[in-house]
Amino acid sequence: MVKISLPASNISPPISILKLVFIATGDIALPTFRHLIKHGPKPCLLITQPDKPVGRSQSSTVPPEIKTVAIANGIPVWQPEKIGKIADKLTDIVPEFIVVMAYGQIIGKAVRETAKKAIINLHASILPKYRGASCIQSAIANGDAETGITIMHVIRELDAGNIISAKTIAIGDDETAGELHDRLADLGPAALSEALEILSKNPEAGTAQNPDGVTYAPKLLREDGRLDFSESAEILERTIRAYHPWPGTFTEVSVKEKTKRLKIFPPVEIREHPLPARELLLHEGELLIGCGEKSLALSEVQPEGSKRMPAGAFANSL
RNA sequence: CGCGGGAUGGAGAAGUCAGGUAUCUCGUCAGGCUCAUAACCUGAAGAUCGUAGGUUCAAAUCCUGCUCCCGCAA
Repeated sequence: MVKISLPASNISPPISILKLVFIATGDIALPTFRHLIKHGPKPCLLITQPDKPVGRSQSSTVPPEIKTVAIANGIPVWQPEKIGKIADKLTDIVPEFIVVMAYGQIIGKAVRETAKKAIINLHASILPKYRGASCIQSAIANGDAETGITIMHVIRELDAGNIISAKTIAIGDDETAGELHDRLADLGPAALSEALEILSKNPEAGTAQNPDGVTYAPKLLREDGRLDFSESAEILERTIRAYHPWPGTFTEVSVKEKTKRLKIFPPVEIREHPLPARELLLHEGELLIGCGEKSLALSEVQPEGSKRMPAGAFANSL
């Protein structure tokens, strides 16, 4: 239990002792959750998704890491199948603020109304761009120069509430979604502190989203990782970065007259060497895959049935 | 018993269906060549062919059990 002193300008009660409920599942919420535990207001409850079966055999289940953190810090954890079912229990707690981040379920009206002051959501895009689950992937895949964390009120429509605060960062030229995910996660604490500061003065504070700028980033499926080689090398390169580490990207290549699925890992680099789509070629020590006008130099691949390996090793058997 | 691929020198593969002492590409080491090279040439080291058993004169190869790895699906 760590107490900190905040600037004297705050109206009472101090932010640090607000009753706050945290709702999150994804790892992107970890830095923010840890920050609250350390600097307050310490969450009095964590709601997260049930432990999910994992692995090929589906025999063992693994809890979300955030659950482990909560337990280690003496914070109670609820894991309802459907969050709507625990709305009445939540009412008993009388949370002042509810903070949602990468939870994975729609927050229904009954739950939203249990928040005395506000229920807010941290979203990993600059809203109104990329409402939805694959916001990080979309920002990279579309070649955006920057993205960020937006904090808005939770309303009926997904990611559509009034915006309280936002932080932006530049996207690196060779950054993968995994790397960007971690940097965005680290943006959470500052963004949330700012939002809580604003809301403690006026729980209604917020600016409406510009309806003209709304775009959606729907949840990705594994099959979405299939690369479309009718696209340009530039788009393919971005997609390979954007979909790493999930859902990953793959294509089918012809090896010794057999068609094999080949996963492609970043980084890949664009080469001017023209090569028919999906054709493989060893050129100046690099394994190229054709994109028509240009080609991509591969660094790491995983053929179906084999382990992940350097592109050079894969090329040895071609 | 959800479907499928696989285990062969340090790496990646061929060979398995039609049994007969191990092949290719890369790497390593030694030497050579070149102004030079992730170039080329010569030579060498390195494998009880995942594991246990069976069939056979003979098994990487055929039969059976086991372990492990991976793709798909969830």
